[in-house]
Amino acid sequence: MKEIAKTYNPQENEKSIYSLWEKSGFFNPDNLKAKKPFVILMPPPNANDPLHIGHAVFVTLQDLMIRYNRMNNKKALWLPGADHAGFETQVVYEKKLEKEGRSRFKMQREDFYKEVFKYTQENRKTVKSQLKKLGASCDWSRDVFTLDDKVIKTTYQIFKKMFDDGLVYRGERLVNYCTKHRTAFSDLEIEKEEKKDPLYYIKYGPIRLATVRPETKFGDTAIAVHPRDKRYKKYINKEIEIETLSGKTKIRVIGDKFVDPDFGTGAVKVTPAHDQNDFEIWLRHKEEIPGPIQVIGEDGRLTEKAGPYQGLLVEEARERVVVDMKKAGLIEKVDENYTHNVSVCYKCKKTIEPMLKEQWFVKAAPLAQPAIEAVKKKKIEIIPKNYEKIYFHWLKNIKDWNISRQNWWGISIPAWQCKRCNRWLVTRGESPKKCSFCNSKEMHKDSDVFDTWFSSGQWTFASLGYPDSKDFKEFYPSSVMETGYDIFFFWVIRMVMLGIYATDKIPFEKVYLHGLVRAKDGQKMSKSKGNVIDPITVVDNYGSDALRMSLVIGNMPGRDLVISEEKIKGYRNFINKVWNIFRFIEGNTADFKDSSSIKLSVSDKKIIDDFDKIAKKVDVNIKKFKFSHAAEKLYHYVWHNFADKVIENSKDLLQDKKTRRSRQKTLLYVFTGILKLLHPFAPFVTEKIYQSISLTKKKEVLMIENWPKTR
RNA sequence: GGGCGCUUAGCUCAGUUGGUUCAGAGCACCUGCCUUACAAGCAGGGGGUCACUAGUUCGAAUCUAGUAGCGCCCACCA
Repeated sequence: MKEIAKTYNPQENEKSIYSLWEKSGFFNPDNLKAKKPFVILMPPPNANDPLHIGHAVFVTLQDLMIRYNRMNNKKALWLPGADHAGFETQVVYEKKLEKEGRSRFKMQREDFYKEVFKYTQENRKTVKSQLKKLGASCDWSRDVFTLDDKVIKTTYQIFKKMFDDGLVYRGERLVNYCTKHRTAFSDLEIEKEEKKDPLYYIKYGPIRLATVRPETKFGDTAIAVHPRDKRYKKYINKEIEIETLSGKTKIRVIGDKFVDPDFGTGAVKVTPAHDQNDFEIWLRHKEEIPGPIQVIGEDGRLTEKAGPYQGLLVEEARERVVVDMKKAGLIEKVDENYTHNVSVCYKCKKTIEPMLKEQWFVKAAPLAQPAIEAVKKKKIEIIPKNYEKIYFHWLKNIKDWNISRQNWWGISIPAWQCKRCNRWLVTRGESPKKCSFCNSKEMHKDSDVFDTWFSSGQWTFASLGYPDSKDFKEFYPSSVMETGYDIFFFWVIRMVMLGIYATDKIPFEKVYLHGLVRAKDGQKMSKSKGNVIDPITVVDNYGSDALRMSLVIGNMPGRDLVISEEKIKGYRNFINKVWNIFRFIEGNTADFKDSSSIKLSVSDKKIIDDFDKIAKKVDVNIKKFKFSHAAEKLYHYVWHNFADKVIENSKDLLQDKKTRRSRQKTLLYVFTGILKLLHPFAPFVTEKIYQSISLTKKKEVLMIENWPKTR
């Protein structure tokens, strides 16, 4: 008999096992005998950074579902991908440029694009090798990048369809604009931050009003009060004379129910170009008051409309304006303790400037309705269930979605504006020869790119080669969409909306949401806190199986997961335990030849019965998406029942001729069953044992063995 | 301002339809063991008013209402 190492060494084995799997060809569903598909589309990791522990969570959960279904005779496809991650990657790359003393603004757009493209391709390689280290049994022959031709083609096709259907429109709106990143955002990409800012009570002629943004006064087009406010009733719909820093002027007072008479003085200045509410007030009073006056530019500095303050940054301008107004006696009092919520850029935390811009918008409500129906009619099940409420709430209150981004890295928007008649043409990517309205040949291409989530929202079908490919026909819709709850709105809901719109089919049957991985103390992991656990380091130190076990046990859907080195060590020990069970069994069954003549003893029948019960429990729990339970049950059974009890009392029974053969048969039956049950959770060690163990009947790899029959 | 979730052993968490496998698991801890599968181990052990209050019930960790603390998401009040 070959010498078997006393402790299992993952470092020595994992790489060769992975290549054994790859060579077997069974990652590719076309090589499986099964007919019924089981499909998971991997949430494509960003191709701008190595994987973090959160990625290891999805690998663990998705791989376990894939392996389980593959062993249950399903045509299992796990489609891997990588995300160009538009704005995210651009930010990462610009930081890199900054370190090198370079800047995007000193580059040609094409050159920048090429560099970033190269950068993402290099990162893809890293990510791919990391996914392999984690044991991901995905079909690399189908690897998709979110900038692959087929994805872009689909995106254009759907954008055009939406445009033709009136679900995409060009509109001038106040958008969330970050003056650092020089781009607009959707409502989801901004965060709220509580800030303490002075609230200034300023004099506008006979009226006092409160504002935190006196610097926008140059954009004021009216004063608004509540229509029934007795204090101001006499001024409504009249112009009042006010004194400003540049002399006397007149401004109109309007009544609008938006104004809360109990806040401040009950009067607000209306600055439609720089405040969402004010913009909406203007829309309601278009006939009576002037339109938006832009006093803040895209560079975050005041425009010529601000007269002497032109060129100042917003914060500087505010200070100066306040000083000057105080001098002129226009500020009556200041409330220094005023706190309010301010929108900030989710990336740089700079205050978001509402900015008037013409952008492409998706009309969301018509897309939301079928998405709501899909869950209501239980065509999609969301796990955990309470996310269904959140889902409905979000979709019922959905607002139109700005999909234009002023970035360079991304899918450019296939839209052209006629220079003569100003109308917009949308194509499937090709440049139009002439304006279809006025025949002019002078066209101007939109320089913006899509919000990455617009194309990502089409991932369910775009990644499979919509609409004609064999894969799309065979593998759409997918079975389970497994991803983190943090991108539930960004991604999952949009996939439902766009999936139904494009294909008339619901893009997936189940949604499984996992939580964030947190450090031992419950803290969010972050580089600055120095408490990150790098999954690859863990694999190098303890093995992939140990990492996977610790990411599945205690991991409840929708709930954050706490992980620590001690926990990982604990499961490393378990993996070693399994290895040593193998050593024991191999050492005691080498002479065994199976035969139907072996009669099982009563106690052996009981052991097999116990095992079958556990197999059933594990199976049921996996089917119910209770992966943690399944793994825990198995862990407990393997260690504290099979190892501690069965193997212990086998030591005597194997000595006795009368009981030896029955026990040998039992041990082998149960242990091969354990290997199968454990394989989706700890694929490496189980495969290694399967390859090493002396069994008469074996398949090529454990990965395609039949799952134990459950009764 | 709305919505959601959590509170069970030192730590991380399970506890499906309320009932003697419901008071549990893993880790940590204590005691004794190098018994040739494994010291990354074995045998045994301590430890919890199930946040609080009231209610429903023959019976509540589990259902209802409320209180407190923590966390998350959404939101246009200057």
